Amino acid sequence: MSRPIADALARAERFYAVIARIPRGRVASYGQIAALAGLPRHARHVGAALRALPDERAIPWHRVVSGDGSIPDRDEGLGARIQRELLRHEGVPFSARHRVVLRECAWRPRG
DNA sequence: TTTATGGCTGTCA
DNA sequence: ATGACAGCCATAA
Repeated sequence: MSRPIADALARAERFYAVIARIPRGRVASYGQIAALAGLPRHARHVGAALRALPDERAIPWHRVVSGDGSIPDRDEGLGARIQRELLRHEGVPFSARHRVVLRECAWRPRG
């Protein structure tokens, strides 16, 4: 297997591991996940990892949002719609314009 | 080697 | 609050 691919998979695993610890009802940003995984400034790669997430991998991917609480529109906005639904189901508060209220549900590890 | 492109982010107008 | 824009870093072409 080529090095770039192997590295990408290794990064993805680290991201998944961090995402797996996000408590129900809380959310974390892409950049936050990257930092907690020990890879600062790799926010976009978190997105890439989630895009490639296998269906059978049961991790709370929906608890990962943008730094401002918004949810990026991918897949013609369908993905974002599903994500909001899952979060709302967990009791995550939303403000106008479909943005998560980070004040109340931002995940703060060890805090 | 250079350029473009992302499920991002921080600044600044 | 919103939008433009530049950084960011790994891949792809």
